[in-house]
Amino acid sequence: MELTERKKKILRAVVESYIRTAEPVGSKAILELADLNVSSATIRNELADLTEQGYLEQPHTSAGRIPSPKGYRLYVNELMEEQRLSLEETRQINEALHLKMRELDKVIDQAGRMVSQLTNYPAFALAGNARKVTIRRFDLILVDGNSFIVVVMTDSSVVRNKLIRLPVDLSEPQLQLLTTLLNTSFVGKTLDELTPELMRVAEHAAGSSYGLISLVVSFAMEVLESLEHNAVFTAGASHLLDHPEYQDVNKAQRLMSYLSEEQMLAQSLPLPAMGDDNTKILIGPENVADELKDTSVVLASYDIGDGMKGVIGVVGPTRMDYAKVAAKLSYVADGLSKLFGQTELPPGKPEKEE
Amino acid sequence: MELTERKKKILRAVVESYIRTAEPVGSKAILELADLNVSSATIRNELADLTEQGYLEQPHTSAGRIPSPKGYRLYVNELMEEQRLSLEETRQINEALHLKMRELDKVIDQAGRMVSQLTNYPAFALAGNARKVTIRRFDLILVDGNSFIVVVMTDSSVVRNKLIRLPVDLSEPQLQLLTTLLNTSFVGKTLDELTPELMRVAEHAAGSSYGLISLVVSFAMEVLESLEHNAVFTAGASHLLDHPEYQDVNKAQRLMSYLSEEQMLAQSLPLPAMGDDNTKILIGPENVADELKDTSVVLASYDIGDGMKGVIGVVGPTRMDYAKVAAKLSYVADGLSKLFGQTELPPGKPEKEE
DNA sequence: GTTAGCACTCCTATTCCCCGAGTGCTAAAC
DNA sequence: GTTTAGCACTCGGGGAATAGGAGTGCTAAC
Repeated sequence: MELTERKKKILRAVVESYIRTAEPVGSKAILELADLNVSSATIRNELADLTEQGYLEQPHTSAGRIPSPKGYRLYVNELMEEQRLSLEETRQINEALHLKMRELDKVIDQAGRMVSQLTNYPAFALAGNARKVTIRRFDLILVDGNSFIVVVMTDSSVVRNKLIRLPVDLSEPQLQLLTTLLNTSFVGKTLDELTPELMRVAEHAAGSSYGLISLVVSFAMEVLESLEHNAVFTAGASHLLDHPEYQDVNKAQRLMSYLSEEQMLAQSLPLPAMGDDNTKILIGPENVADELKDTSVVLASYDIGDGMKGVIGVVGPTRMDYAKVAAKLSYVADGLSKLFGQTELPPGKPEKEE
Repeated sequence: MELTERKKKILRAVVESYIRTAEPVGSKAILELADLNVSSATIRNELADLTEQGYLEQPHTSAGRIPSPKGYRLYVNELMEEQRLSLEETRQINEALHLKMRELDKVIDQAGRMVSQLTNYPAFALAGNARKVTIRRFDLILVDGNSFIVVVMTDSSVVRNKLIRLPVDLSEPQLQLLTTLLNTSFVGKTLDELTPELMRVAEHAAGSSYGLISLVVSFAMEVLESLEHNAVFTAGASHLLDHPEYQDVNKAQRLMSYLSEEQMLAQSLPLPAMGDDNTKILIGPENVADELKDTSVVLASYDIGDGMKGVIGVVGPTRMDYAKVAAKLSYVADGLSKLFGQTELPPGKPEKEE
């Protein structure tokens, strides 16, 4: 059953006032906020209706109304106006996205911090693989007599390296051989397939070279593992305490320690469901995790490329400025997608000068 | 002026009781804790003396005593007993140190988290370079027509890589040439020396290859920069709220947001002064940073090797269980030093089986 | 120097009470 | 039928008042 125009206007006034002040909103306050040409008594009747229908709640009999999750939901779906960012804000975000270090983890971490600072809520950022990743190639670089560098590249174009030092000497031809062997046997394999393949190889391989192989392969496994294990970062947890709903230390404590269990957090987010739109708002009980039941989460997804997706989000009380937060997140997420999409600058012109 | 044995015993009883209970300690309580064969009246006299001398404080006239920073200092220096870790605790730490991923950053981050969990205080961990780092070598690996991997190794044995994609095609010989050029011109240079050298090279180099060179060199610069810029991690900020001294949300807020500014934090720590012993305790006003003036910090340093040192530490109220915390930190720091010191397992024996 | 005794201080917790915001209802007005 | 004015009522918040109790510091005796 659709709400009347007037009821919507009232609901909207309640939500927006409550978002600003964190105080229950009374009929008189609405009188001033929404320009309906009716008296407070009429508004009281309407409020009673809205409460009846579950859009509003009353902390106690003689207080004003506050929005229920259902009320917020309606607000978010229909009443909320798209928020435009100020020039200053976009400038700030763009500048921050212009990071020096382009390492995936660092960028994502930074983006989370930025969002937290921008919104005054705790934020988190994560990147994950939509599919099983395999090894694309191995390279070994001899450094000196007893150390070499392993470079492993996955089919998702992630490159990782490790310096390996050994108590024995190595020669270039040895490494060449090893490289060939690794590239013929282990390329294209997923994490699960590496161990069995290592077994198989062990049978033919000479004793000493097996040791080397297993060192390298176990590094490759670490890499794949770390990729399956999504990277999660949280930032700005202390912002929780900015908001009056977390003046209660215990409440704050519970949520904060939940946030710090980053792996938990990541799992409770409905990442696959991001689908259609690139931002998603979860209000209070809509969250899966118990710890978030009276908390809202705003998410925006971005593309990393090569089958990887990421999500960046913000956690806060249900009384959250959804419009502003969603706008900021979405802008940042877009920025990230672009950042990851671009190739290196073309080999530039030499700057002649004298 | 030395304190009498009895005064020390009393001071110790006050500190230890206050550490446990967070409640001011009265003369009667001391009667039961320290086995001095005197009455509470005598203890009261002694307490008055100790207060006079600045070792104890009185929140208000009719309350018990609490230790002053000076009191804690004496306790830490002379009265505190070395704490031995339980077997269970060492087991737990050892297990946690046995991490899969040996990447420097990850290990340090994990160590911080572990310490925080172990002590119930917020923890931080950082790693830094004692000296200027230079580039040791470059390697370029061709991946396909228009992308290659740069591998940069520093003289501190840090290896970093990056995948570079170009909108133009590349050939193996081209890369070979480039590698030689990079290795002759840029090896052994510090961060500051790279830009001038790049200028110099620009003059001889052909136009298109200059673009490539500058891409690679600017990555090298990123690497050196990230190494000068010490890595800092904090963990477990929410543990602050466990302790009654941070029931006041504002106080907690202030400290937490300070902790989250990791770079600030790192700078305010007197890292060079770690010198002699490998653990250091800073009590309240002994801290340089204003934000830490009524907070204590316990630090332990560890060796990363190749001129790098690290510090791991814990932040908490002055009422901190210094003995326990110091013992744990020191154990973890030792563990880290060992971890970084070791070379790879020797090329193992093949496991024959069928 | 030590101890018992005791008056005194001052914090903490509890209770009580008042105030005011805001409601819901009724009856009149539109 | 809807809107409005009027009014009694409810209930939480906050401040003042009060009681309780822990702990001190002093004095005088041992």
